[in-house]
Amino acid sequence: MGRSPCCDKVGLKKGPWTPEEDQKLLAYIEEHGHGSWRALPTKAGLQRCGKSCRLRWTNYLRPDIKRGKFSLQEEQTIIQLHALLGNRWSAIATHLPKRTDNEIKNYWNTHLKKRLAKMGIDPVTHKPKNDALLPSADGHSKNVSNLSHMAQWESARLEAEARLVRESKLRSHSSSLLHQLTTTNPNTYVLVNSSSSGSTSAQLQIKWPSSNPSNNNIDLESSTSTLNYNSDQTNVNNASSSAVGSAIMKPAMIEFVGCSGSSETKEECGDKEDWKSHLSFTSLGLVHDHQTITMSMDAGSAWPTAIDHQVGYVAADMAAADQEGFTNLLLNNSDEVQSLSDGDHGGDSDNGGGSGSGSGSDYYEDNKHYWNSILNLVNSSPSESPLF
DNA sequence: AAAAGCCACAACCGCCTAGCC
DNA sequence: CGGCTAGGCGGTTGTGGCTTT
Repeated sequence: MGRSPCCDKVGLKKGPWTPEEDQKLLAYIEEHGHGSWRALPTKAGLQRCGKSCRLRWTNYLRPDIKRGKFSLQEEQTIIQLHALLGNRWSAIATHLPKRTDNEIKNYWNTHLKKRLAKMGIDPVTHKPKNDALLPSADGHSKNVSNLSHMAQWESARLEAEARLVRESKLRSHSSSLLHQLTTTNPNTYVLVNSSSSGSTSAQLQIKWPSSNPSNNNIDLESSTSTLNYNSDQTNVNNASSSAVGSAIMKPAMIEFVGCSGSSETKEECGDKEDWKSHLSFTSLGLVHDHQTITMSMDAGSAWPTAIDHQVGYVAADMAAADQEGFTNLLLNNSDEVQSLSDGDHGGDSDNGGGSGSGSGSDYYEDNKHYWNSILNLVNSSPSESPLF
């Protein structure tokens, strides 16, 4: 693909913009709109390339840009979305009105990344750097690993969703059918999160409408309600019924989109890596609330064929109500986080993990709330978002 | 007071993709 | 179908201001 000649042209100015140049650009765009950026500099009397003009406009001159210090809420949003999306600044920026991707990127690189690193949190994985020191014999480390992998899976899910948006334009019939299904049938549930790669387990999340009043506070990520797949549990029915206990059971419709058909098997979608990325989901905007259902699935197990054919039993995970979990620790109380990393978990109840359990449990609870808050953030994201 | 180091942010660079011809 | 361009995006750099020595 050809690359823009852009500012390589002789005679074009580079470097910081002067107030006069800003004024010319502003005046021109206010009067004519930007139109073709390539043609704009000449018309506006600027010795700049179109790309430079576009960047100056989008990152600085645009009237709907909010400048100045980031609020605590904005910081929290950035951290949560970065945990989920990585360095996809434009996607993050869609959730921060009036902030540009460039501004967010700079703020991350100069403030937030360093702050997390200073606290012993890996700014890439959003995990405490000394994870390996945490207890493993009780299985908590495995759960923590699962949770952290959710970010990778969520990323894959988002890519799949973006693909779905494109595909949906070509598949208006099926999309409208699904829309009708999810907006008219309160017992229809939509798969929203897929499972992890390269790990010993994986998680599936399913959303359902909030109209069921009896679903509150059921935590399927707890040790008693996590839904596990293994070679003995090859379908959703078996997995859920063996694990849910007192959780309320509801029939669910799960649709896989993205392999060429909804009933394809794992093999038809390729290997594990492939089928992970091929999982695609209905728009979150169709779901009435951000209640989630979580199941975990052993990545080494047989493909859960029952999922392909939609009906299984699932249960709700409503545990993410506490929005002031791990992230707020990161934002507000570095001492507590340091204590957490050191294995000294004497933080107060505000961290969402103040159940009085042991240190490993506290850590697990904090981490779980951290990721839950991220997922809730995503689930509550505007449906018009290009990603969600 | 001056030099060195650090920090924050604007701007640029280079790659990618969609769309047009 | 392939070439070309515009626009978008993320990574990186340049520079001015501030702080420290």
